[in-house]
Amino acid sequence: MKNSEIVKILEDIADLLELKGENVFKTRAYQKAARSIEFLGEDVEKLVKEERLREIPGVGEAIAKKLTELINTGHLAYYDRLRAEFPDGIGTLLEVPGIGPRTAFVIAKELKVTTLEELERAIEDGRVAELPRMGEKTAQNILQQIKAYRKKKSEQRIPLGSALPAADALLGALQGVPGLKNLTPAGSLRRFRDTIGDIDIVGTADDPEEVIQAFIRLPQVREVLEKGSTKASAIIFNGLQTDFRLLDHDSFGSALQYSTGSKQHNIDLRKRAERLGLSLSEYGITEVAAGKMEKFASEEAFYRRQGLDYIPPEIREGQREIELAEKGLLPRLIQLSDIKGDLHIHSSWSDGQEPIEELAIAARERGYEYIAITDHSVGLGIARGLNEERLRQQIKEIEDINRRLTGIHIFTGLEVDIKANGTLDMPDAVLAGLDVVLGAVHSSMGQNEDQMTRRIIQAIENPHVDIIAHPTCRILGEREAVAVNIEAVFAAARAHNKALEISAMPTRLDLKDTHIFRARELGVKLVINTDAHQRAQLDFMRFGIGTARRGWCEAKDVLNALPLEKVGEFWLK
DNA sequence: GCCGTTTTCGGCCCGACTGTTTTCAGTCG
Repeated sequence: MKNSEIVKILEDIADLLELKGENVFKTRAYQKAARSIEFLGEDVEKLVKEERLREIPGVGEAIAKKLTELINTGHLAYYDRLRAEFPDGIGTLLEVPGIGPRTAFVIAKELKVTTLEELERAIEDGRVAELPRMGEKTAQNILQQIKAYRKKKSEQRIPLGSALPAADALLGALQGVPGLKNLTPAGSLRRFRDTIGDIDIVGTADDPEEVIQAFIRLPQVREVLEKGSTKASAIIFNGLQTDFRLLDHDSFGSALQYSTGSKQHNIDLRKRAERLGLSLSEYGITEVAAGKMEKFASEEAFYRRQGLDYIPPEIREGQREIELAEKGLLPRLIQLSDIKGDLHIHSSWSDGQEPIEELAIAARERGYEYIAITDHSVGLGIARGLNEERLRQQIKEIEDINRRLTGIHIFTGLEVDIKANGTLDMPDAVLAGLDVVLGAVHSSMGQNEDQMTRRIIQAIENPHVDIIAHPTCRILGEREAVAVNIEAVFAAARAHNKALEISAMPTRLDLKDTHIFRARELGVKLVINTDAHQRAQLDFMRFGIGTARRGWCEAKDVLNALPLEKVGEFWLK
């Protein structure tokens, strides 16, 4: 059983317990266990066999026993019993924003309503408004939320690369509002999660209420969901929900920290603070005994007051970051300035848009020491892939450019297609003449896990392949990752000393954060490439850096953080 | 249900907004 299936079951249990009105801390325990497993580098199945379940944070005696039953029998009696207590479909009520466990339970119990369609009818004929603590206004709000939910369901979370420009547009529109300062995207956007559910923006203001008014009047705002004196939520032009929060200037440090999350990180932080006699909020830190609040202009100062090193936003996910910050043992995460080159770039020789020399100059402008030109192989006809003859011509052109261009070195290369049977789309003798060879899957993506795993490992075993590009082939919001035993791929890459790519292309971000974390743990070499098809796309690098940081990557883990003199040793080995 | 530099039992993050209430429950992040 896959970890993701286990996570789903634990989350379901938490939902059902909520519906029952169980102790909220019990439901939270299941949620916490689910989240731990979601971020786990290893298979739960393996941990069951080795009797190491209790090492998972948030898994105690009871949940460990349930997981063991689930893995060994494929079923969980407790889960089945729980489900039997509620009509099927009541879970969908819970998914509507504004309907929590209390409301869902009352609606299902009193009105015998369990689907969105039935709920809509019950609202329209006035039955919902008559329930205790409900009213006509609440009922109508729920009706609105159902509509929004249906719409959102079809749009889902959107890729980071689409959300960031939308946030930039809002920030731009708010520039120049009098008395507004420190305007910053926060939330999952600032943590560089691969997809974004809503945009969080935080700022500080002389008069927050006035700025809130300015915000809800922006042309980019389509619909205002709620609005108070320090906070507003709205649906913006692209359908994304945006939460905007304002505080006093001198609370910016705590406000930004609070708004950045993650939720679990903040909970962990506040629990720890409580043990120190401190109470944290977006306004600052209160010494509980003295009842005195201190404010912080920067996040650094906010963390320091708690005896913690600064924790970068990308790793604020409720893992071990607080414990390590306390001991001064956080890694020094890789940053953009560590990157010395880009080893996956397409030119106009295949489906790129610009000639090699222009790409090289653009890379030099970004401070790089080298790039690799890695156009497609012939098998990708649609991308004007190169055959042997054109590849030879291209190599000659690169040699010419290298002779006359200073300050940047161009490596020859190829993004060679890994065919369905695992062989490569170019003879070994030709690959041997190249500096960098990327192997990549572009076809037959529906293969089963065994076939796909063997296919990729066969490419890793080819002595001329240096890097596997976008290893799981996912396209965010469009195409799921291929079925592949990623642990086996990591093991092969480690054994043959091959690098796995972190594709910085914002629609890919592949490997993803949790894979990166695991690969790095196993000592697999990583490389952050943009897969740029035009100059401007060299700037995608920041998405790759953010993703690598989420996987706790340091410069030493990353091939293209090596200077020109060193990087070539990797493929000459 | 989990967990432990004051605890193996008694706690479990903190505050904004809304709508329904006569002081607060429910929901969200």
